[in-house]
Amino acid sequence: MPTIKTTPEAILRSSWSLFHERGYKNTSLQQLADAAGLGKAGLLHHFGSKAGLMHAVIEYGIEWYRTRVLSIARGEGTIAERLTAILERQFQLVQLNDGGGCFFANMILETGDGAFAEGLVHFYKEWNTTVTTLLAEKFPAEEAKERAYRIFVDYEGSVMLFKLYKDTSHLTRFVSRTIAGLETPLNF
Amino acid sequence: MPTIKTTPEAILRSSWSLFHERGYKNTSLQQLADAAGLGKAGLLHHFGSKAGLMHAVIEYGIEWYRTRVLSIARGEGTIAERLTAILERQFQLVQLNDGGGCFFANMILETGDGAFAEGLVHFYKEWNTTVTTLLAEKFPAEEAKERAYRIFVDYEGSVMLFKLYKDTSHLTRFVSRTIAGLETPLNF
Amino acid sequence: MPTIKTTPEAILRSSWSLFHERGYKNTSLQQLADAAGLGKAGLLHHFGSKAGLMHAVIEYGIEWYRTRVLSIARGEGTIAERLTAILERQFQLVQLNDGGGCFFANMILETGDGAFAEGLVHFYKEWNTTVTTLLAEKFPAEEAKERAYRIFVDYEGSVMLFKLYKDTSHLTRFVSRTIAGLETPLNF
Amino acid sequence: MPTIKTTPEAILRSSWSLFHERGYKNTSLQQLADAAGLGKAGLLHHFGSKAGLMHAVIEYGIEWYRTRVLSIARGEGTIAERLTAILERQFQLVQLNDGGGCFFANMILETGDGAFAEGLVHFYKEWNTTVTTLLAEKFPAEEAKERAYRIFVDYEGSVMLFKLYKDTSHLTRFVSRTIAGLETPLNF
DNA sequence: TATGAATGAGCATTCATTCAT
DNA sequence: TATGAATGAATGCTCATTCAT
Repeated sequence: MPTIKTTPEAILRSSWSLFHERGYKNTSLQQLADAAGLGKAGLLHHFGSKAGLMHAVIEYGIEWYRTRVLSIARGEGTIAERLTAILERQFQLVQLNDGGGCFFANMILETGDGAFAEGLVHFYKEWNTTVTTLLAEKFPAEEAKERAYRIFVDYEGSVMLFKLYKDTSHLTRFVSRTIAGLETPLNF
Repeated sequence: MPTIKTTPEAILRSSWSLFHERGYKNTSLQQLADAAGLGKAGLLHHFGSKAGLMHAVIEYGIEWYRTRVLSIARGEGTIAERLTAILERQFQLVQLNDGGGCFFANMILETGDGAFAEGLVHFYKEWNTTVTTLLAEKFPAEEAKERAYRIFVDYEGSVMLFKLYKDTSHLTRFVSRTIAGLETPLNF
Repeated sequence: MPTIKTTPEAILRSSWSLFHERGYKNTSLQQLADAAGLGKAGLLHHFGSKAGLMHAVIEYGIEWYRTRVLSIARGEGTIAERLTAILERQFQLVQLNDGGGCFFANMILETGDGAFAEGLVHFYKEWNTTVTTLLAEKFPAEEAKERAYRIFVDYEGSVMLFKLYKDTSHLTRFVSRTIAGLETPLNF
Repeated sequence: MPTIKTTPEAILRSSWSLFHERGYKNTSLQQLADAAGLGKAGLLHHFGSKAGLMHAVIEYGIEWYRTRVLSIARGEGTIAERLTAILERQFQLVQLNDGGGCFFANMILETGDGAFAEGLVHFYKEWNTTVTTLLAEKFPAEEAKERAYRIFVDYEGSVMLFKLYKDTSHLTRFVSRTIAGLETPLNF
């Protein structure tokens, strides 16, 4: 077994951070390599190409969300408590990296050519399924699905304004109206 | 009177289109110049730098919105009619340039360093003021402001999903629930 | 009219020399640019790519042969005199650039993928046509064609041995037997 | 006794093939290693360096020629029969590897710096000695030597044209005139 | 107003090679 | 004997920008 100086996970973590903060195109392999603590060639040895690294980072990010954020949905507490916990956990990510906003939303809007579309869709589907399941404890299936959809849309729009103004009130207002909305009938 | 080959406005129009479709960083001066029908040096002669061109494009975009989209608010018809007209006019832009989404949202999320934040804030403020004024015909001032805010957030989130899936149903569903929402009490 | 520091012809001349001496793959843009007296980006500004430069160099080499070597065929003197003059003029090129051999033969054998095959075929055809025409002054058309073909084959084989041994006797022996061969019947 | 996955000879065979097809500079250690079925480091473990591998390949190629091609000279049949057999055996090699031509000629013309000159000279000397000996059965020593020399030169020139045009008629015409030439007096 | 030449920094990627295991 | 990790230099090429004309 050869010497491993830098674990792949550490590379993914630092790369995620950089992509989040600076965007895909605007982050160079040099910066990625410096942050990971090895040379450019070493990075490519592990991931083949910058795009390959990005794919791995997206998968890593999805896994991170799954185990650290979305898992809350299957925990204890009322629906409102669990939903609040999920959203606030997400806000920690959103505020990281110089207020970088939502990593996945950034990537969706930047990489319009669709090179990473599959991975990004995967993220959305997992998020949506989890929250829909959570809301289905209280609402009929169809309504739960629509509510989860609207929360997601509201969330991404709010994060965009947070990123523009660097003002967290856009995030807290979002949580307030989301939780309050649970007690309001939905017209659809 | 010498021949005018390329008017500044034509340059701004083609540049807007390119920035919209490909993003700021991912669009090169070469591409911008080709699209505008003059040399790179000619472009820079007019706008000083790529960033200078971008600033001008943002101003041009705001002006475009003002005269072509937001002006509808001060036209004739019911509130619902005028709001629908505004949103559908925006969708034309959103679907342009290979389904490029919202130019302003793209720029907000891509150019995280804030170099163009001022112009982008300017766009949001103008949009928000106009729609707030429109809704104030029917709702109290504070409620009108909150409703305009929520529509904007919902709009940007929906556009993001449209861009991810290249599916216009995300846009039509947004209009439906926005118009329907005008008849529903707002809890805030 | 902008300032021209380096004429395209000067670039082609220095590049030809380098490709001749070191081969296509083994010559870097850096070396080419240094030899031409401008930066890598300046080189590419003129020729688009390394392959584009190579194409231009091949055309330049063909033109050089046409005006400086093959033109002798339409000059004065006996057939033997003109043929000798042509071959000896070629030897000057062959011995240039550290005994680099025949530029065209080198490129044919190195760039086997056929990227430059068209230009190289062009060279051979022009050479062949010229020498065939020269020999047709003395021999029937078909025989002239066959003799030109054999001279070319013999020439390239001889140059290869010259390059291997760095010994010009391979070239002088080739001229001797070629000229002597003009007085010998051809069996074919 | 441990399992032998890759014999050195198998490595040399696959490497020969690659160098033949793609040239020395244009073949990477990665490709060599992939073709040989082991890692880059494994290859270097056996041969020290890429150049070391090349030296071994040249020796292997010479040995191959000796036992598989030139040995025919000491077999049975008329001189013309044996010479034809040798040349046609060579053509099989020439047409291998995507019509790669003569491996040794390619290397002579590509590696102009002379790093492998010794090995390549070795090949030529062995070929020349063998064919000279064969022809000495019919011609005086000096004439046999000259005839062998001319056949070699003619051969390499013909292979070059074959490689340029991917047309085997250049090879068959060469054999025809070589065999016919055995019955024609030589002027030298 | 607009050009084409030129630049220097930076890009992602490939290279042969080293080394601990 | 053979591996995978890692490296540093070099590759062809693109970038925004400058400048004389």
